[in-house]
Amino acid sequence: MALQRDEVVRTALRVLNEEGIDGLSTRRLARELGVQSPALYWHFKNKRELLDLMAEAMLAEALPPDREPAPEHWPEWIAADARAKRSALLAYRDGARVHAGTLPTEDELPAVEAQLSALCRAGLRPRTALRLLLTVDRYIMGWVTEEQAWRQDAAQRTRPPFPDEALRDLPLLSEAADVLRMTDHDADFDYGLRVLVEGFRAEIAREAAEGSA
Amino acid sequence: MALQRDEVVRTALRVLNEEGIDGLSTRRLARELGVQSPALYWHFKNKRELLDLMAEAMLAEALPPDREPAPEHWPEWIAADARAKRSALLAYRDGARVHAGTLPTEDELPAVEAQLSALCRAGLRPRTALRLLLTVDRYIMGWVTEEQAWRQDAAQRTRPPFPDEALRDLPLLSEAADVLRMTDHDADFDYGLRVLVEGFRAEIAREAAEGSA
DNA sequence: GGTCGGAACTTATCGTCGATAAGGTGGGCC
DNA sequence: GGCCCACCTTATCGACGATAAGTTCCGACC
Repeated sequence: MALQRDEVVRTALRVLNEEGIDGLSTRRLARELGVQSPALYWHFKNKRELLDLMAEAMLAEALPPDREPAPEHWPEWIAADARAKRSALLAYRDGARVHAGTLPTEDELPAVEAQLSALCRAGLRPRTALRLLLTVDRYIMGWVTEEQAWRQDAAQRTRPPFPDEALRDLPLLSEAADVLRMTDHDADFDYGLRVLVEGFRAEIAREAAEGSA
Repeated sequence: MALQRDEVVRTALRVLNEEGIDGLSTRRLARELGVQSPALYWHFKNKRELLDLMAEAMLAEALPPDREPAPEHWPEWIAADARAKRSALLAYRDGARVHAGTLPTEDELPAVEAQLSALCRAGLRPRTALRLLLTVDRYIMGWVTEEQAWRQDAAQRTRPPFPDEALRDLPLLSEAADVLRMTDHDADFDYGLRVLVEGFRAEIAREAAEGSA
């Protein structure tokens, strides 16, 4: 009844949610699996490899690799994929930090090519299409990283952040206080995402106009 | 001839550049200062506080707090500030990771209010203006985090990433190979940044049209 | 001029971490 | 019956952040 890599990864994700990334040690994980910690090094080269597999598993849940994006609706599925990726990262504590350490691998490339294909059929140039994907991705990572840091902090905070007294003499910040205090992450994320996609839509129109001029 | 907080922070930033964030230990830093490591805890509550001050110092170099942004040219200075912040983070190894852990403090608020003021005089609503600032900020953080991870990896990489063989049967990725391989970080960052700002410009026009309708 | 206090450090030590070395164990297979 | 190998154990390493308790030294004050 030996351990399976798969089981270790699943347990690691559970421990991640319970303890956070700083509490996820090899000893803690081993204890959870009823095993001594060096046993894990039979299954994984090192902790980095375990984290990589965890990141992969996290995203696989939300973004099945065999989607077939429709070219004509690219703004919609770009946004939908972005929301799905954010959700996937949010589903685990410190999900963004786990994912941030990973490097792109070559076996992700076919999925990217499929997305590029759809975008190009919609009229984008390959370079523009890839930049769009990368830009959105970085926005997501930056956003969720900040969001989870904020939540982690909120959990151990006694007083609310940026109380009204701190906003005295700052009328504009007062008016945007809910954005500042990030009371509605979903809406704020969506807003930036929408603006980003709209920006690309405009850029593409400009590009097409230039190309035909 | 006692240590000054300031000197410790400066030395810490130097060590950061030499060793990276994982090599920046209290012992290493203490050795560099000619002191025993517990001495540092006289000057800082813990390592987090040191990192916070390092992050602050990093950004202070590039973004003096007393700028007076011109309302009519908001797209320009938004972009200029973004580039300056990216440069500041890039100026130190793992700069983004150092900054990522920090939380916004109340004494940064007046500078934000000043930016909001300029943006609102340009016609934005306070909420939109703040969302613009936050969105750009997250894009920067996501971008530079990835960029520095990539560079760190590149330093210990023997073969080039995504060689031509890996791109066989992936014609679109081949055409965008330089973007994929991130050979020109500056241009790619600027592109996404410009699109983001253009998106906001469009959003604001839409908002204004709605408001007057 | 003596002494008193506190700033700024030291030494010693704690518990935890990722990781390696070397040895054990048990089941399948010739 | 014996061997091999997957899988695990025990023992141990060096490094980490952090704390406790003791030391030094300078400047203020009577």
